[in-house]
Amino acid sequence: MDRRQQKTRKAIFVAFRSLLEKKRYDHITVQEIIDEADVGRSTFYAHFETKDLLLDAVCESLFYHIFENDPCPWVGQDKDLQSKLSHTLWHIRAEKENLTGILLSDSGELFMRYFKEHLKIMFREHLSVFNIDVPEDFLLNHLVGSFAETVTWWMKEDMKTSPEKLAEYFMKMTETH
Amino acid sequence: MDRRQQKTRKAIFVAFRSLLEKKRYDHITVQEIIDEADVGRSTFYAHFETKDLLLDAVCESLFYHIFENDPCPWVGQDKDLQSKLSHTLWHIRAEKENLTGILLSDSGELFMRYFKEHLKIMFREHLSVFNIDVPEDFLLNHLVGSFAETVTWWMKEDMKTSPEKLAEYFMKMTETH
DNA sequence: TTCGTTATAGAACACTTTGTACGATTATTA
DNA sequence: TAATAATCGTACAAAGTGTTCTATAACGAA
Repeated sequence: MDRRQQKTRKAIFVAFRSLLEKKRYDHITVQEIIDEADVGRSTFYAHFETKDLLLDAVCESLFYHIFENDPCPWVGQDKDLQSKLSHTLWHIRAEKENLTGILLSDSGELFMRYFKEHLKIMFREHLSVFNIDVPEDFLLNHLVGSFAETVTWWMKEDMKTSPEKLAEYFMKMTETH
Repeated sequence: MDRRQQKTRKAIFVAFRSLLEKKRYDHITVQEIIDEADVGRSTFYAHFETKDLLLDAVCESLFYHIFENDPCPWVGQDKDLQSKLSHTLWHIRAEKENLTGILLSDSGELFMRYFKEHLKIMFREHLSVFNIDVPEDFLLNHLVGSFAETVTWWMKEDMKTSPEKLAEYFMKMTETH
C-alpha cells in the first residue's frame, strides 16, 4: 500500500473518530471530516464511497485488535467462560482510548452490532455451562445483550473495576448449575 | 387544540413512522416526510423545530401507552417484580403494531434510550429481590439492559412466547436468593 | 351565520451538503 | 531518473435546509 494512501486513510480515521466523540454520527458531514482531516474532497471519495462505509471500516479496525488478533499465549481454547470474558475485557481496556469515544457516543449503534456478533460466537461455545430451563436462543440473546450492556456500563464508570472482577460479577448474575 | 393542528400533527407522525420502518433515521429527509405527509414545508417547521424533536415526540407518544397511562385495575403497586414485568410485556404486545416497526428498524437507538429510562425506574424499586454480591449500579444496569434486549428478541420472534412465560424466563436467568 | 383569528399552502430565498469530474501537481516506487 | 499513482483544488449540478412572505381556507366563538 502506498504511503500516501496509508497517511490519508489514517488522517480520515483520526478526524472521523475525533468528530464522533464530539457529536452524533448522523450530524457529522463529509465536509467536516474533510476539513478536520485536511484532505481533498475527491480524495475522501476515492477512499470511502459513503460515510456509512467509513464507519464500517473504523469498526472493523477497532475489533481487529480485540477479537481477531490474539497474540496472548496464556489463552488457550480450552479456557472456561469466565477466563475468556476476563481476557476479552482485558483487551478492551488495552484499547480504551480507541474505544470509549465511539462506544459511548450516540454513534455506538453500529459498533454494538459488530460487538454483539463477536460475542455471540464466543458465548455459543459455552452455552452448556448455563443449565437453565429456557429456550436456547433466548439464553444466547440474554447473555450477549447483558454482557454488551455490562461493557458499556464499565466504560462509563471509567473501567474502575478490574477485568477479572467484572467477569466475576457477570457470572454471578446468572445461575450456573 | 385546533382540529387542523391535530390533523397535521397526526399526518406527520404517520408519515414519519412509515418512513422509519423503511429506512434508517438519519437517511430520512425532512423533504420526504413532507411529501409523505402531504404537508407544506412551512407547516412542518411550524410544528417541529428539527427532525430530532419529531423523533422525541413520536417516542413519547409511544411510551405513554405502555408506562404512563395504566388503567389496569389488577395491577397494584405492591405486586412482585415478575408480575410487573409480565404486565409491561402485556402492554407492549397490545401496542405491537405501533412498536415493532420503530424498535426493530435501524432507527431504534433513541427508542431504546427512552425504554431503558422507564425500565430503570421500575427495576430500582425491586433491587432488594436480587440479593447478589455485586455493586448496585452494576446490578441495575445489567437488569435494565438484559430486559431491553429480551424484549427486542421477543419482537423479532414475533412475540410467540406469552408475556407470562417470557417474564418467567427472564427471572430464571438471574439468581434470586 | 358572521367575523375575527389562526393554520396552512406555496413559492421564493440564501445557504449548505453531496457526489462526481477534470487537469495540474506532487509523492512514490522501481 | 522515469513511469506510475495519489492528491489537490476547483467547478459543477442536484438535493436538502431553514426562513420568510402572502393569499387562502378552516376554525371557534358570539
